[in-house]
Amino acid sequence: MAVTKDQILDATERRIRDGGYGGFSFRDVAADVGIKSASVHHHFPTKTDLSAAVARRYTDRLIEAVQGVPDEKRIGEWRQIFRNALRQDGRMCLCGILGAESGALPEPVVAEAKRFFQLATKTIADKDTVHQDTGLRVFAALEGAMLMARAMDDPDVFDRATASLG
Amino acid sequence: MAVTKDQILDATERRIRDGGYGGFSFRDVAADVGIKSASVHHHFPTKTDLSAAVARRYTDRLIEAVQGVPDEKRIGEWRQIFRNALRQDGRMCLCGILGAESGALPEPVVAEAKRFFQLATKTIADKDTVHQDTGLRVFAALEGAMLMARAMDDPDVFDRATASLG
DNA sequence: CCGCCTCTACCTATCAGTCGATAGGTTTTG
DNA sequence: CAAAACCTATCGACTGATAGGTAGAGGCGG
Repeated sequence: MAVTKDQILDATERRIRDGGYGGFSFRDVAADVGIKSASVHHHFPTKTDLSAAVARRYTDRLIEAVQGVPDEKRIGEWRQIFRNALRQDGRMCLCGILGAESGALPEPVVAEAKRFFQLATKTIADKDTVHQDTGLRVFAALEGAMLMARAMDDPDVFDRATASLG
Repeated sequence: MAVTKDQILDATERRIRDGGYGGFSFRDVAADVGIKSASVHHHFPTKTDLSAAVARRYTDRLIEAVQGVPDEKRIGEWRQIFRNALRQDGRMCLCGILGAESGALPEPVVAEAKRFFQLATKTIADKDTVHQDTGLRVFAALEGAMLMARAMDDPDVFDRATASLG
C-alpha cells in the first residue's frame, strides 16, 4: 500500500519546507503520520534516502504542473505556485531551502536540488534564445522573494518583490 | 580580552553561512577556535544567544560598509559583497540562510534576520520614492541568486542571474 | 614591594535528551 | 503461507547545557 509511503513523503516535505533538512527528525515525521520512527526507516532506510525522495517527487510534481500551461504563462504560473504556498502556510520552495543549506547536506540531496533548478529554469526561456539567463533571473527573484517574505514575516513582501515578473 | 569572543563569532558565522543554524554545534565552533564547548557557553550562554549575536554583528558590519558608498553605487556594492563571498568560499548571506530556515528557528534569531532585511533594503531606494519596492526586488534577486549558485554548484549562476541589476 | 582578593577565562566531567539507525518479533495483507 | 508493514527495544553518538574547579591578570591596602 503506497498510502503510508505518500503520507511519509507529505509529512517530510512539510517539515523540510518549514525548517530545512536539519529541522526535522524521523520521529517528527513518524508522529505526523501516526506511526513509529522504525517504520519510516522501513520505507526509507536513511535520512538521505528520504530527503532525496521528497525532493525528487517535489520536482517532478511541479515541473509537470507547469508544463501543462503555455510558454508565455509559465512565469506567472511559477509565481502563483509559490505565492499560494507562502500564503497558505508560510512555507517556501523545498529546493530553495535545500540550496541554502547545501553546505551541510548529503550529496544526493544536493543533487536533487540541483536537478530542480536545472529543470525549472528550462521551463522558462526554453527556446527564445535571446536571453537564456531569463530562467535564472526569474527563479532567483522567486526564491529570494520567498526567503525574504519568511524572514520578514510578511507575505506581501513576496508580491512586492516579484511584481515586475508578471 | 575580546579576541576569543570575536573568534567564536567568526567561526560561528562561517559555520552558519555554510550549513545553517541546524548545521553547526557548540563543539564544532569550539574546535574551530581551539577551545572547549563549555568555554563557548561562557561567552554565549545559549545557541540562541550566539546565533543572534552573529546575525547582529553581520548586519551591522555590512550596513556600515554599504553606507560608505554613494547612493547610486549601492546596488553594485551589495552585489559585489555577495559575489566575493560566494567566489571565495562558496558561502551565502548569513541572513538569507536564516530566513530560509526561519520556520524552525528561535524567535530572537529570526528577529535579527528580519532586521537585516529591513536595514538592507533601506540602503537602496532610500529617498527616490518612485519605487520603494526596489530594495525588495534587489535583495530578492541577490539572495535567490546566491541560493541557486550554491544549489547548482556554479558561481557563474550568480553573475548571470544578477547581471541586469547594474 | 608584598600578599590578598576578585574577576574573567577556561577547563574537566557530566547530565538528560535526542538523533539516526538496527535487530528481531508481531501483525496485517494478498 | 509468504511477504510486506509495522512494532518494541535498544544501540552508540551527539546535542545543548550545567556544576564546579583551576589558572592568571589586575587592583588595592599595607
